[in-house]
Amino acid sequence: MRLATKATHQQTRAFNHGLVLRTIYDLGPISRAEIARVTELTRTSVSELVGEAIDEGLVEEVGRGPSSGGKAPILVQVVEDARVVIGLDLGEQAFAGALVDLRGRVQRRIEVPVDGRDGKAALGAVERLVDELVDAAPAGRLLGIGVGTPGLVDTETGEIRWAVNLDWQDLPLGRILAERTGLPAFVANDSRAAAMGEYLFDVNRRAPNLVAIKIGHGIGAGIVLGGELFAGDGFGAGEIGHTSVVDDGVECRCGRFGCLETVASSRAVVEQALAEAARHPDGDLARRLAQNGGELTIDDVAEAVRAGDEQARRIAAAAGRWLGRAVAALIGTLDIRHVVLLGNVTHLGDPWLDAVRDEAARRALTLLSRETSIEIGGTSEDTVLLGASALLMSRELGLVPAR
Amino acid sequence: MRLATKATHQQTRAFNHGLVLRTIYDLGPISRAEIARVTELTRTSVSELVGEAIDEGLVEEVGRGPSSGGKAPILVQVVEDARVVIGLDLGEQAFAGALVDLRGRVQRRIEVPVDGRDGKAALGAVERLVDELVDAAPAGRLLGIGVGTPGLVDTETGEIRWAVNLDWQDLPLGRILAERTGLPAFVANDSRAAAMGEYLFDVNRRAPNLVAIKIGHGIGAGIVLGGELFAGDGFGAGEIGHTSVVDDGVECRCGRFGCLETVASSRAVVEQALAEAARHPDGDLARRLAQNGGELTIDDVAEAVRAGDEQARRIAAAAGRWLGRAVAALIGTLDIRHVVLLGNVTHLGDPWLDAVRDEAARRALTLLSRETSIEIGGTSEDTVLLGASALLMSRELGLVPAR
DNA sequence: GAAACTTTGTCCGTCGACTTGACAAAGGCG
DNA sequence: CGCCTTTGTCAAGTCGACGGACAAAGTTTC
Repeated sequence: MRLATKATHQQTRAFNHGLVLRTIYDLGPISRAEIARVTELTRTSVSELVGEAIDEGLVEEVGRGPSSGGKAPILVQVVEDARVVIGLDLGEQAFAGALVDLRGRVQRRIEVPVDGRDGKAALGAVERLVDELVDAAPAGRLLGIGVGTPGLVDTETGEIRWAVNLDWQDLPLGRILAERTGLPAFVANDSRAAAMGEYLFDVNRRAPNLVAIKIGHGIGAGIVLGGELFAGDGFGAGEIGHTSVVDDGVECRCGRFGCLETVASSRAVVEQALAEAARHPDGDLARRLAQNGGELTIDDVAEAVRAGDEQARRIAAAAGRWLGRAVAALIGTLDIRHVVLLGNVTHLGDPWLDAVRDEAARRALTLLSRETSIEIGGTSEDTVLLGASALLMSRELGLVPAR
Repeated sequence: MRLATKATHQQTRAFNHGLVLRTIYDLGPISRAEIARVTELTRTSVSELVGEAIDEGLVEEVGRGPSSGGKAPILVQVVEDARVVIGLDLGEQAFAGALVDLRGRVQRRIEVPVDGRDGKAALGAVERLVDELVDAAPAGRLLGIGVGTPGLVDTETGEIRWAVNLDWQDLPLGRILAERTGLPAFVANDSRAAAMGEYLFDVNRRAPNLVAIKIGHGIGAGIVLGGELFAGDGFGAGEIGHTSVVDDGVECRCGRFGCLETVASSRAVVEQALAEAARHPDGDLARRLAQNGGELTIDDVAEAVRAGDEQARRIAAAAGRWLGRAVAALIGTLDIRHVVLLGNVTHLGDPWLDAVRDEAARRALTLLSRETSIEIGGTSEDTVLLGASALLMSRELGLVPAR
């Protein structure tokens, strides 16, 4: 429980409420007595808190468990569709929105292409998306709206400071959506939202600290510390895409030279592949280029890698090594043992992942990198959308970080 | 307030106690009514908490302040010598220990050279140092022992995992000192301790997040997030000295190649200076080398820089630029607006600092680095020792992070 | 200079929330 | 079948923040 100022009884209560909820969420079906043991609260307090959660409809009793020499426990469980959340992913190519239940399962999904819309037009598309999902949601069970968007976002006010592609600047999206729907809204940077999704919905990976790096068009990391998203002083924590890594690098869209994005993003990989195709007109990449009518996507390159094309493999490995450098810096700085990789560049598969791991291990202090796991995370298209939902759920239900 | 498990009334109380104490510490002399306004606690609660602090001898009434149209307020203030802390700095060349009061003022200081001692002998020296300081401390006012040491430290158990120079491995120093003296003891890595010292004792710089980088023999950063030291999953957060930055670098004492330490530490600077002296036997550096009987220290180089020697200046700037790279990575990763530089390499002065700033600005996303301040911090020899004291005080008195 | 108004600090009663202890219900075990 | 355990609940106790009232000690106004 992080407090701005004073501590009160209400906060204590809210914290314990969240703690019990989280315990049921993680360990359920579970008995009240067991919750008391795990949380170290008394059985009395747990009973009261569980009762409250049942009244709210969040939890239900589901029969009795086996006895262990005494009265058989009454098991309680989270009602998975007790609430739904609207999760939005304002991607660079398309806006996706969905109704998500408490387990992070997508109930209904809508996607609209961006088609170059920006400014007011883009905002209008978001509003229509939200309206449609609000209408589709079961009455009275809608908990709120979580939004993941590229760019710099003030998560406290829900204001988008700066989103290049959509040409949004100082747009109070959180307030706009909250006023339109009467629901709480939470806006976060897409990489950070995805990180929180990995943290909340992946039951196996419940370490208190986690870094999720999303490598797609851009590169950004979400840093979860002690179960909470770390924002930094200016909501820019994790913006690693624009630290320069190449000494005499090419110009980046940010205006500077040699940024990580210029060598490790999907755009960079595709450009490398195009150059390679031009150099070897009879190669696999050139063949795919011709097939696709002069266009190549990251997934074309990924397929070439899987098909065993040596050039594609080299390109993937090179991109992976650049990323590995950044991962090494992260590990060295924060000593976080769990690194999750997200975004479409992960489709490049093992040659790429191995390069990331190898380079990270070689560049970070052995003692640290030895115990660090670097894995590819949720590969679904919904990572950001789910993460945004996770953030809203975590905030509205007061789900408390485990351990 | 970060909680492992449940929240209780006692924690609420402890938190508010610390909050009041911290408010008096920062804003004192201050009236109870003013504390109530700042903390948003009621006057009643504040009165009780202040009364408690007075009973503990931590706070005293110091006359009345000016009236603002009503009864003149009774001002209270922290009794600066109400408690003393033993702060230890187990440096690579010498062990320093001191009694430190609540304002971070050194009351009595002892220093013993290490003289190559390690293992048990070094531990013995530490114990003698502590014994002497315990005897010198005013009876009943000793709050505990804070230790800053190089190496990897488990701050939770007070166990030193690995300290190369002293040849300590898995040494439970915290427990040893606690049992020997009956006092609470807290052990932390030296850079991290120094960071906490900068945070706690520098009244002007009270942002919630701060990074302090200590550049001496080794290079390490302490990361303060939300007023608390961030340790990472394996107590290695901030170990940036051994991330490799040079592609075809020289071998580092850690066994790998091109680490930051090989180009930006005091050792690296001195080596560069020696090479320069050999190259230009009639230069300023060579002259100083001869004067000192074949030895050069970082301070000799610093003096050469101040004297305007162009070669020394170039060496300083080069070292600064390498560090600037690391700072850029830090800012990009964490978006922390306050960076403090500590350690004897800071003696190189403006040419070095300018290089750090310039390189950091050029390599980090403009939007972030623009508002970041990079300053040289407490230049006294006691930074680590004071920081270790700060950590213990912060923990034992429950001093709560401001804002 | 007295009355009216402010501000401060404390006292007392209230209330919210966790804890303790007791107890009935419900099961296993000898 | 009786004894022991475990579970869940109830009533009483306690801790600690809150709110209102009030005296003390100022300032401002007339």
